[in-house]
Amino acid sequence: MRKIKLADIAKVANVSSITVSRALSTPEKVKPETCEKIQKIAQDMGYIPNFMAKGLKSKSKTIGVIVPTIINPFFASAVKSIIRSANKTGYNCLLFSSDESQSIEQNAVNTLISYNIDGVIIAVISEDEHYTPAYFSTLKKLEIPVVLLDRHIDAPHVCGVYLDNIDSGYKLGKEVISNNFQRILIVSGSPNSKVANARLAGLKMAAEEAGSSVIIDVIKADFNTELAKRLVQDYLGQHKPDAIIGLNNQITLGALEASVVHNYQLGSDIHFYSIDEIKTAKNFGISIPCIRHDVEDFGYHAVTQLIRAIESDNCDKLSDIIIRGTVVK
Amino acid sequence: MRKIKLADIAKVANVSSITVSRALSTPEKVKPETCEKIQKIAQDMGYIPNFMAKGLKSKSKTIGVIVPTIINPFFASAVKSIIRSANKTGYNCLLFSSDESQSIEQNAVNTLISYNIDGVIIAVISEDEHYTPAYFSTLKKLEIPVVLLDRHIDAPHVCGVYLDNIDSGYKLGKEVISNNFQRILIVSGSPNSKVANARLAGLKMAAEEAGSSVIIDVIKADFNTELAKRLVQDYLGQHKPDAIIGLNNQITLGALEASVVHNYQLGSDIHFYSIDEIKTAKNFGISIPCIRHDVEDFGYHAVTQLIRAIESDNCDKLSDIIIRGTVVK
DNA sequence: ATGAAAGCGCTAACAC
DNA sequence: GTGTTAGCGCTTTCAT
Repeated sequence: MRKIKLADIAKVANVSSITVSRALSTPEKVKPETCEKIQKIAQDMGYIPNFMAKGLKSKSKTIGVIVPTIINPFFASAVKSIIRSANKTGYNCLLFSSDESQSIEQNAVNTLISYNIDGVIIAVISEDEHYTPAYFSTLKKLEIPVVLLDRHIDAPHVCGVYLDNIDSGYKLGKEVISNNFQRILIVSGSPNSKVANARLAGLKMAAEEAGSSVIIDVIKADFNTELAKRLVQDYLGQHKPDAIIGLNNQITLGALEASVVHNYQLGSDIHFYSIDEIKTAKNFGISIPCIRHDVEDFGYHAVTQLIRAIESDNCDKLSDIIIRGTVVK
Repeated sequence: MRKIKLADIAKVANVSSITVSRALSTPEKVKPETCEKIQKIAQDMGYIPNFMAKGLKSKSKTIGVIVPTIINPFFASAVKSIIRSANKTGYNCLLFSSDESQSIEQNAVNTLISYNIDGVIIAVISEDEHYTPAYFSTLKKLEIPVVLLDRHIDAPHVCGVYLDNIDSGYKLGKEVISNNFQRILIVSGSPNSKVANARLAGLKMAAEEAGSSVIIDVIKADFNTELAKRLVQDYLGQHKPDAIIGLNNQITLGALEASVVHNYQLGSDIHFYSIDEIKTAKNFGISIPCIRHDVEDFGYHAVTQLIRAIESDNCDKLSDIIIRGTVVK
């Protein structure tokens, strides 16, 4: 069966399509009784609007979301809250995962533009401070507002919702230092990751402030589990730290596994600290004090910023939003 | 700036829009040199097609995907593989999460229909054997093919990709029984969940076959962590099992935590078995033998089935696909 | 091999 | 308060 369209309802109701259109989207412009009649008929006939036709003329009321991967619980939660906030405001989301690939990311942006999205929220693939993908200028030309998520890029007319990474590092540092450990290992992200470096800076700040005599070693890995695991395993062959700090959830998981390989008793021989919560830790009875970020909030702010930009047609007013984390023991 | 459209390219190339359309989508219908010229111009001008306009007349080359939640790694992986398979075949995916709510699920289907999707892949919210949501008849009327994911529904003209749950239960049962435990606790899903009951049946089959004298207790919880945790905690106040079998990943996580509360040493005082892998277990050095399903495969089959249905305009030919899991120690 | 015209379903602009 | 017309960008049909 073909889809019911406005004209079908119009015929039954003995009015024109435009009246039906108005009855369904701007009811105040139609005489109440006509309106009611039309709405009832639409309901009975099972009318479902056609966004393709609608979006061709007016705004699509759709925003695009691109994240590097939805397997990482951090992004999964962020996506969830973004979708929820957007739906509440009457927007739909098209979600893409870039699989950490630059070309897939570029394609995703093109596809979103193809769908006439009104705005985009992107957590870009690269941690690199100098990553400035080509699609930014395209989006700017088309006046499609962009809100960056978590990973910063230096582009004009782009705003973002970020975590206060220095603050996170600092807070976690304070927490760790208070324990009088002898030797602490910090496992960071890649050397030119802004996020990683800011977290590291915060940690060092806390350490210096404490003036403690603890030995602090730093390994630069990346924000994935595998490399962190390998490097920590090598490190543990030579040193015996009391505590390991992972600068994101994936790193911490890798460090945990490396310690298991070296027969450490997690949580007693060696203590773990993490930025980003590891939710399953408590299922295994391991306490991993961490910096938790309100991901619900994260998504909310991203959507709010974006929709302001869309509906005001003025990207310039937008400011960045920095979200602070809290220490969770 | 406005988006570049076919007509803009046409003007520059001194041809009509339709020729440009052909050069870009069916190049074999255009003289090679004209074609090449047009393609180059399109490239230079940064042309990005408008799916809204395209989808208005022809198929949208878009499929809808609805899962109960993307936070659960099982669905996150499935979604990832679905998107990947679909993209490879030239389809885009619109992803919705129903948040385990019937009304959100219904809305998601409507929204997808609004976007003129060519087909839908759904993991329905309910485990209940008798859940048959209203939108099925709508989709059928509109001749939009549906492929069910993981959770079965008895509806005509609907096919699905399922796990072989009896087989999973049986295989895991064999594995558990071989250990000569004294008392085993099975934590199942809700009493009228088909999936849970099939897994349970498989387990019992393995137990009976072995004729072992082990005591087997069964708790009916649901497929979430919280309830399982609470019920197992109560149970452990009265009994002391050597092994716990969780019938999905969330249940197993709950059972683990309950055991921690009761001061069991995970993996030595008490052993865990699970259907669905718990990837973080190895990071914590706990071995949880499980039934692993090839989720990559899962998504691949779902997409393949759906696209066959879409492109053959014949939903009747479709058959269900049952995927077997493998034991992973 | 190329083009002209019509139409997909909806709504903004302009009547009445 | 309601209707007519035209057009969004693309493709299908029918001509050349």
